Amino acid sequence: MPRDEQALKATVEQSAAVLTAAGFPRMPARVLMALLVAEAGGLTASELGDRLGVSAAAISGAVRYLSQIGILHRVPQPGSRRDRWEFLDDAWYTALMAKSPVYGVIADLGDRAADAIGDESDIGAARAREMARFYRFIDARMPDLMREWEELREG
Amino acid sequence: MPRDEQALKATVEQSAAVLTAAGFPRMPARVLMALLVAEAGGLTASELGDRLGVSAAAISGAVRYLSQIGILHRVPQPGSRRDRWEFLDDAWYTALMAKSPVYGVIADLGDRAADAIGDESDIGAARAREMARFYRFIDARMPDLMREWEELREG
DNA sequence: CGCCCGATTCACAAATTTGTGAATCTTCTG
DNA sequence: CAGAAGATTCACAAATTTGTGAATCGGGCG
Repeated sequence: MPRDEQALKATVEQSAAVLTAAGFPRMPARVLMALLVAEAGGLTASELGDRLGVSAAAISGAVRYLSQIGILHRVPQPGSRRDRWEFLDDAWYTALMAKSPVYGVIADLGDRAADAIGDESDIGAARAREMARFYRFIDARMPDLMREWEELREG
Repeated sequence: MPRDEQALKATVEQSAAVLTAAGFPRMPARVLMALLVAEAGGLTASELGDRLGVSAAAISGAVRYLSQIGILHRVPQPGSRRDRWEFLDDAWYTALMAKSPVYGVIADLGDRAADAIGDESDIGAARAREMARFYRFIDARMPDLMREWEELREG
């Protein structure tokens, strides 16, 4: 079956839209999905700009964002400033799911709210404590989940 | 220890800000956290408006959103149209984490992208398939995780 | 039945986000 | 070391998002 560029482009955009709906910034999402389906060796900034129909400036901002959060990395091309951008292959979804410290942060805020209420018998305090416990639980289990995935993937 | 309204309010806002950073709409996030720490029986719309310092219209939109995604429910007050809003107590974080069909959707899009590429030996197709597998894995494990939490919580 | 209080909706204004073009900077090539 | 191609940055413009005020709707009470 031949490569269906049109369907591929549509799917890239739809996937990016899902990420965007989940709070992911728009342009980084589009770049991310474009690179996901890219051929070996990644793409250059200008190739990305062409495929997505956006300016070089937009690409620059997006790849900076993505490399900061550890999803991409730049692959310098010897003897050229046309660097290519690539996935940190198996790292990106784990980064997306687990590396974020956000669960721990929310847990701490839950405890802080309960402290501010002061009375542990207060239902609000109880809910806040439970929120804290829940997110600590998630925070703790996430690494296990990722390990399980690794095993599944390799085995 | 007495209730520290000021610290509580600050924590509510900070927690809402974290949710917002994770892509959750701003006003619903604030309402959500305000109700989390509220006393038994929930709050009325106007109480919410007062505590958050926003208009009735903003509250109306936020509670509509939250009840649509199944985090709140309205508790009609017999003989009054001043309904109260409450948590669906233990359901809210599971709703936040698991009930969303988003993992399945992303998985499907990954497969569709691989199909559009057509050649399974293509590295882009391989990555798309792996994305699909990963999110299906998450989708499948999430209910288990929630069950584990329930047991931990009760036991 | 008619008044009143509160919730909801809608059009608009404010604020934030997003992407562009032009200028600037960097580094490879001759 | 000068020229050039590409990347990056910055100020601004367009587009979205967010929340308000005013008008509307609707149920409860006299």
